[in-house]
Amino acid sequence: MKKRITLKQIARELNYSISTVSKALKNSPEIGIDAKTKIQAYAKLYNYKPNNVALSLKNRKTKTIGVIIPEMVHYFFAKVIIGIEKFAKKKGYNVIISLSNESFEKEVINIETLVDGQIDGLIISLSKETLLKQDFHHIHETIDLDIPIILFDRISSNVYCDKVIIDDVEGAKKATNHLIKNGRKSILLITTEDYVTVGNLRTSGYIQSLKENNIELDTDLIIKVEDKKSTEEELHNIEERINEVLKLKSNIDGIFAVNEIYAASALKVLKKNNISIPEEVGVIGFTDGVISRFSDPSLTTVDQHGEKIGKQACKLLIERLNNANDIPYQTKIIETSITNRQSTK
Amino acid sequence: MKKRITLKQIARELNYSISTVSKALKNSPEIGIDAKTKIQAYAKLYNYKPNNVALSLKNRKTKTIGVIIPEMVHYFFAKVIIGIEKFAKKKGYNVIISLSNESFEKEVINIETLVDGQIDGLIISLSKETLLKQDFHHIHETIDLDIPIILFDRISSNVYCDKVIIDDVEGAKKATNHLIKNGRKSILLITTEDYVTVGNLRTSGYIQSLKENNIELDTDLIIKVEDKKSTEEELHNIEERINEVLKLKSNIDGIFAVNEIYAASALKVLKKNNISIPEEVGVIGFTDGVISRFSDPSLTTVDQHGEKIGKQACKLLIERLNNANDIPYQTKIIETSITNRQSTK
DNA sequence: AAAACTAACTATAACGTTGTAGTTATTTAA
DNA sequence: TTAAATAACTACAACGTTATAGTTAGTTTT
Repeated sequence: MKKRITLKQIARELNYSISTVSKALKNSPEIGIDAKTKIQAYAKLYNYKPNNVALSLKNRKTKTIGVIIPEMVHYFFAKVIIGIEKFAKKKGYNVIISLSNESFEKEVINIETLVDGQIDGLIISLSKETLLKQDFHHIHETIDLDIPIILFDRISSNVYCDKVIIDDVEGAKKATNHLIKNGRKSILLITTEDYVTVGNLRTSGYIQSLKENNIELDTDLIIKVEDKKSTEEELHNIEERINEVLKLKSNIDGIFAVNEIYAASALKVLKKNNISIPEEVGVIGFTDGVISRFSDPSLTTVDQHGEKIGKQACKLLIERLNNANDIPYQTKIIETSITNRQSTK
Repeated sequence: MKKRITLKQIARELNYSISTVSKALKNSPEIGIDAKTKIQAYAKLYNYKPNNVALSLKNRKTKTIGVIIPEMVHYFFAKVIIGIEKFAKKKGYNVIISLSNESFEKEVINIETLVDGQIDGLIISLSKETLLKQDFHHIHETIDLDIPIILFDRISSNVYCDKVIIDDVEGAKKATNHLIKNGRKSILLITTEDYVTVGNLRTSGYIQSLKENNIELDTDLIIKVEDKKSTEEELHNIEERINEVLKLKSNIDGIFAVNEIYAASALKVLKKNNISIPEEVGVIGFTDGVISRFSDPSLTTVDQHGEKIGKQACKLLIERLNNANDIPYQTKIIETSITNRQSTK
């Protein structure tokens, strides 16, 4: 229908040069009051808006931030995105979101596509596969192209860039301490295999807490799950393993799970075995998502404050975009907190 | 560091004109084999990639699709986005996501920002506020600018454009029929106020099913919830109301909730009253999300197939982008299906 | 009244591409 | 051998914008 009007069209219509029109709309003192009035009125009438693509080309910046996350159906990531989005919009930036689907290859392709002139900077949470492979060439290449990257949550110490994380060790310690303060002594840990950074760190938090509370570490009380996509089958598997350990170690009185899916699985197994929660066994999860809120009993969790993480990541990125110069890389740590619900007392 | 290389730089370096370089890289027959070889090798060496912003400006299309959804922390929308993303990427399009946060104003601003040269077309699920206001000028204005819009899920018959929806009436009927086939006769409906289109339609599906099964409609068995943001307080409220009706109507043997949050609330209330599920009361929800899967008992639901919806919406949009001409507007209906779990038998 | 200044504009180049319309030099046809 | 055809390039304009460097005509200054 009525395509966007351009400076050129206004110029032709009002018999001014394109430069005059451009300047008039920018309220430049070079332009006379008559011309300004006429041009501004005309522009308003026809709802003139500068073409952002042209501006991007001219200014060599797109005012757009790219975000790559491993998956979307995940409360934590959703929250982070909300945080990024809010802050970005406030600063006049747009946000493009891409999913890596936990695949290294998709992560590489996504970065390539986005870097192709679409974005000024990137915020990324690495895929599990990338972490497993320890291959970060795509990240480094992007940084070499002068496109700043901020990593959050799933990071690697082998990448040099700004990062935003929670203190996973501290969070896990808080959780374990919480159970211990509840009077629990035999605490089952459900965690991931060690290559998943966060799982790894949370495991050490658990171990540290035990040590500080003079509870001897029993490695039979640690279940390490091969952290694949959570298919129904995979879930069933996890439940099986929890069930086994529960049978083997009848004195278990607390469970700390490093994410809410594992925690929910634990609840299920406990209930199937008619073990009362939180009376006989207290359960605490990590990540304050919908599952935790709607499970029965509702789950006490370590809240990662995803929105804050997103905001902080976005802030770091925009700061870096505004200072082409070399601030040293920073790692911001967002505090966790315990959200108390029914699964502990 | 090493900024992106351009045609101009290659041209200068190899002593050809920019046109020659451009054509050589496009393998044009106009260019001699020598030049082609040299130029292509050089381009490969320096990892030349055309600048997308320049291409966007030249071609007047961005190869980017905008998506506006009311909220992110919502399994259904997340699934839809996955569907959109997959299909878009396959067709060489990028996806920008914006959140309206259920606010009319944010929806308007988001559209304005995106339309500002960022995107070729839009996929939108309208915010509750927009639906309540019945103000669609922003949608119409965008369509007038020749930017195609596809609406999904939260649509309005007052907007003329392509749409992708599920058959909410049919879905609700399936759900209600499912309970009736289970032998339930007194079925509580937990739905939204009528201005929320989907709630409204699901309510009529429920009513139709009763009629077709010769069960008399009892309006006391319909709870209409003022569908705000689901805060803890709001949730508590819903539970209260369910509790009241449950006390008042002791013969209730089935519950159909129009989303999974209401269904989860129903489960909670039932359990608090020591009513066994599914023996005494069968429960079925709408939207097959994480809550349904992890609730206890797990919830039978009407699966909306979000990913399919996303894919279809994206397909419609790209079709429209490729045919500037006037195909008549279409409304695609995606079939729902029942996912059977423990809350019904 | 010539030089200097100023107000109010306009032309041009540039951002990185591509398609169309030239421009050469060389080969082929008549 | 001269015109026509071809191969292999280059120049230019355009997409929409803006910053820099002009260009006018009119006004001051001396």
